[in-house]
Amino acid sequence: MDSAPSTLDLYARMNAHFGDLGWWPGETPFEVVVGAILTQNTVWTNVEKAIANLKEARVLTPERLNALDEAVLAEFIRPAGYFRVKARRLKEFLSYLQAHYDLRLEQMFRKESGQLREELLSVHGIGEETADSILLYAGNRPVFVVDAYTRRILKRHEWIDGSESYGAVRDTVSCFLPKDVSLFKQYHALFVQTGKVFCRKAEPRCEGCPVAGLGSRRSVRKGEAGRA
DNA sequence: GACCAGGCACATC
DNA sequence: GATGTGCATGGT
Repeated sequence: MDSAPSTLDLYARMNAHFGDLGWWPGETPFEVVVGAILTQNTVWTNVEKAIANLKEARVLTPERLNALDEAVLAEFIRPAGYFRVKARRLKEFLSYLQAHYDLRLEQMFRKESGQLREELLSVHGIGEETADSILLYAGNRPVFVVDAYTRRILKRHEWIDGSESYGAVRDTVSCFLPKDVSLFKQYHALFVQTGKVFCRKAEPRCEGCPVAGLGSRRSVRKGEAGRA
């Protein structure tokens, strides 16, 4: 009998501790997409300032952002850091959205998940995490988002060794989970919240961490790996 | 003042 | 394929 903890046990621990986190903050799917790009390697509070600037200027729509000069856009999003890089990335996404879907996000989300993921990954500035964040939180697709906190927590508690690819980590967590959009949203949010509170890089205080004491999953990973 | 944050692309080996 | 680097603001 296998007594190793499952990814549902892991979810249950964190969920019991934090409750429903209600991710992702964003009033529209487009705002979620913009937030997904702006939050790259950046704390959310800084992203909020940038999004507030865009809202105040009334340019947070695909049409208006697409029409906006890149240098002007960069100034609006300055608080989010890497503002020149991110202005370029937003413009790259908008060029793609215009070329393929006439700037209509709802058209984009009619695409099948796998195909859409490949398309998003072909956009300069959109990597795996950003693509999956867009699919999950803006497109309501049941894909699991792996981020730095996910990796750090799983590594610290020896569920992974840290060298795994993005896809391998994603499958380790999600291959036995029901394909439930709300579950995937909450699971990712729980990883981030747990990471912020208990698994900071410089301050590894795991005391009270809902994941601590659950045990390692590494011994059974090989058995799971074949499936995904 | 150092370190870190809800990445990604690119250069180099 | 693995590793290092640039991009930049704002909180701790």
